[in-house]
Amino acid sequence: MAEAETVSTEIRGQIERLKRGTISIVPEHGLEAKLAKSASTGKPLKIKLGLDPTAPDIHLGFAVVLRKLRQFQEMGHEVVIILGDYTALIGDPSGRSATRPMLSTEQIRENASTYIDQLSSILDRAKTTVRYNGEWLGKLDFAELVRLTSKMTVAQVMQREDFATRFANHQPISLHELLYPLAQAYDSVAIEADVEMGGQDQTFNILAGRDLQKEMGQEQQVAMFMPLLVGLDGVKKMSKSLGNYVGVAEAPNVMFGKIMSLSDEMMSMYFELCTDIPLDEVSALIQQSQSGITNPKDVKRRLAKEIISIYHSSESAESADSEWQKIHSQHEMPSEIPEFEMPADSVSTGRIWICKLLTIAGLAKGSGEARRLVTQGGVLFNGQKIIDPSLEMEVSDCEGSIVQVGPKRYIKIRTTSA
RNA sequence: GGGGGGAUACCCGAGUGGCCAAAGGGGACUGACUGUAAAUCAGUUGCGGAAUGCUUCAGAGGUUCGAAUCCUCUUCUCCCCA
Repeated sequence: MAEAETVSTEIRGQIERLKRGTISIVPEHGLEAKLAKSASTGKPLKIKLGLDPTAPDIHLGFAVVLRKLRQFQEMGHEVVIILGDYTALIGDPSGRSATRPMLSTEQIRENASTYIDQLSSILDRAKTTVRYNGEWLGKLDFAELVRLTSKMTVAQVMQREDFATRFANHQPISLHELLYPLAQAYDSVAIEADVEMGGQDQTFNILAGRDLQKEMGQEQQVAMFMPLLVGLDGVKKMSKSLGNYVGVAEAPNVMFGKIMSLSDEMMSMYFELCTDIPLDEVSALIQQSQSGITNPKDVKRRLAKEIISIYHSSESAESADSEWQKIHSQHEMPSEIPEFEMPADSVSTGRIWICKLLTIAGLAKGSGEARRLVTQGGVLFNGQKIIDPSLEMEVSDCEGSIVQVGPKRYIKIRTTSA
């Protein structure tokens, strides 16, 4: 009896930890049952995560789910990553307002290997199995596919908000897109998943997995939903294609700058989902910043440092912080500025037009844009504002000069070619 | 199979022969303000060493002094009927 109680206390602790940052677990007590089963049989749970091998840049939003998986691994469970090489042929329509382009097989293979590399930075590779769903989906023949499709109705699929919206707006939906949830559900059947993890946008697909497992006489998986991290713009979900993301592989200074640009209201969410700081400490920090006891900026610095420590080290977090202080509080130049080498033809001419310089240095798309930047007062040469868009400079005066465009883009000019 | 719509710049969307490089909104960029945050306000947002210059309105042809706008064909797509 005493033993059973300690187990359940342990499980309660695990549940508590796992629940942090989750939106919902379906069914609500399902996870408890699964954990208890695993504890009594000694068999690790299979935690499934399906991935579309599209853009292999892992960012903080995606890391929310991965970090949760990591917790399961720390509790001894097995993570099964399903790389959707077959479903990528479809392209997940979740949350999309348009059909996704299909990927070629070569692209998928290439993305997949990059993916596996990047995943290893968060997951425990020893407790991670990677499977391609082509393994089983590729073996389905037409008759089996038809039988599978008979398990789901059109009305069920059309419940999904994205499909419903597209349909209502008279936007095209291709038949193959309707197959996506079914294919993902079949993945759960194929690997006999115990838990499937996903973002909120995966609700339908993951629940479809439960339905299909039941249809096929399997024990149903527990669905665990994580919130979609809102991106830097504060409105849309973090995603690579929207450009509002912080990549986990990005340099500490870049990460720091991006996190500092978050609006204050987002801090709490980021603390909860992207760090391991205990929640009561988080609420204390947030309260202090709101009541004016602490400058919200300093709380945000703490957030940035915590996140950088996870993906780099606490030392690089500190140095990113001091670099930030140096540039933004003390208004000094960044310590590292990308260098731009003046092309040989300009060196020999001896003069260069400012707009041309900005264009070839990649600071403007064309001389039209460069002209605009100068006119609007966005261009500084060695800290001096340039106002004349027709200015020509002596190349010989440029060596080591610093050109700044807007608040954060700098280059240092080199005129000595090797 | 029959009938009727639609395709416009990064996105949404107005424009039905010249006043159209194309309204408006979103986004992005620059400036002001600030904690170089967010919010707000102002400006910019096809290319262009700038010009009565060049290239755009799904694609290809055509009518016209002149086409995003009219005609023909093609591609994609939505709706209704069967």
